[in-house]
Amino acid sequence: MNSGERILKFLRSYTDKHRRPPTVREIQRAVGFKSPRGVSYFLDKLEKTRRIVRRGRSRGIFLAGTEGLRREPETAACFPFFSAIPAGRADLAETEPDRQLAMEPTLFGLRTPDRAFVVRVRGRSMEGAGIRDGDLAVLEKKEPKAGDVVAALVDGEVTLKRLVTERRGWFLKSENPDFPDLTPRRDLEVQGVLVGLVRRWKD
Amino acid sequence: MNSGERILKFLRSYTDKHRRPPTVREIQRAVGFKSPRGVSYFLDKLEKTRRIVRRGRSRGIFLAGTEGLRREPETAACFPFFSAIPAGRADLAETEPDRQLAMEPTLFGLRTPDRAFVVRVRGRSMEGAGIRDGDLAVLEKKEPKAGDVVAALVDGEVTLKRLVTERRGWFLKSENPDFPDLTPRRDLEVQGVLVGLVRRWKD
DNA sequence: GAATTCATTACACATTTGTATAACAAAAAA
DNA sequence: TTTTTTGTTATACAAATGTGTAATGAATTC
Repeated sequence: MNSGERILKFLRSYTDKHRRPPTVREIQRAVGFKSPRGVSYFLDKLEKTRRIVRRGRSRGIFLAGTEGLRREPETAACFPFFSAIPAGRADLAETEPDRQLAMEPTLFGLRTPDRAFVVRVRGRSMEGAGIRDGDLAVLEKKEPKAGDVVAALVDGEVTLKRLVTERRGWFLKSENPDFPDLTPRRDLEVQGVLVGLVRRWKD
Repeated sequence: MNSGERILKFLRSYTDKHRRPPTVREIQRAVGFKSPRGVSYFLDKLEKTRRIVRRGRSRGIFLAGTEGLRREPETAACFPFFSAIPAGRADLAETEPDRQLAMEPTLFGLRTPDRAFVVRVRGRSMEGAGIRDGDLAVLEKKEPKAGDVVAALVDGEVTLKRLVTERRGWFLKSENPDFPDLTPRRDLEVQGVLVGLVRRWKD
């Protein structure tokens, strides 16, 4: 293995382990050069061949493109995923999720996934809002506002609808003319407010 | 928000974005100190209260404990994210991504994110297919089939369109009557095939 | 009100860090 | 063989970097 390859390999392992790039002299020691210039020499070549990217002064050596920083960031977190919202169970926190999904909370404007959960959308009643059958809906447990899309438990059934305010109170609006709106007879229990959507594409 | 909190917040966002900790002076500029000493002053406090860990000399400031080293589920992986596909650059692997996004490849039917990348959708030309302005499109570099939604480089411009076959060859179809279809004059370079969509919900 | 702590700044300085120059041997090309 | 390229080292140095000292005003405590 030549020096360039060894440098790349060390770059990979060091960055992975320490969560920041090494310095030229750390590379020097690891690869066995007696002068930092040897490292710079190869870094120049690796940069020309686009194997690495350099920015900033200190610790600015990154693996290029998709190979680079393919490391796990600290930002990912687990979201509980329910294939179906269990009807009649008001508190999802007490329900065992079917699995966990790892995603960055920031993707949906969340700092933590603490109050969030994911369910699969069933049916086409929200197609007008860009929500399709089979989508994964990311919901946050919080106080809903008028206009929010919410997962609600209405008279024993769970649905994803837009929460609309009216003279007489709330009702749940479909965003598809083929589906009726819902006016809760008695209770309206909001399970969560829609904050994101994940869709696997398959035509 | 006090200075200590602001420093932690910047630490979080900078490390997240640049994949390495910032320097004291970078923190200084971001938080608005006029001297680097102000930062050091708070770093000392944050270290004493175990909010951060310091090691090495340059760029050695890490968020401490569970926050910094929050473990990933084994299933998460990093996708390179490009805020815009650089036109004229056929190989995205050679381009430095703007940041990395952590998600499970399996969400999109992928085993690894090796050939995948993420870009933000611009414009409404694919609204008919349920793809909205601002969505994150997950694309995989692979041979496109007829009917696939692809990110393509047509005559120097990058667009997301449906690839359709015709007697005379390929063309790119918009899924919005307000937008024209594209018939590539010369070259048609497919950057990737749509495999998923991530949307942050904000009405 | 006085004393003390806290938050901040200006300045300084030893190290660290990246890279340049020059030199040299080995390998490859001519 | 001579020339050129490649890989490496010793030395040097400017810029970056972390932190120390002293000073200052504001807030807090006594």
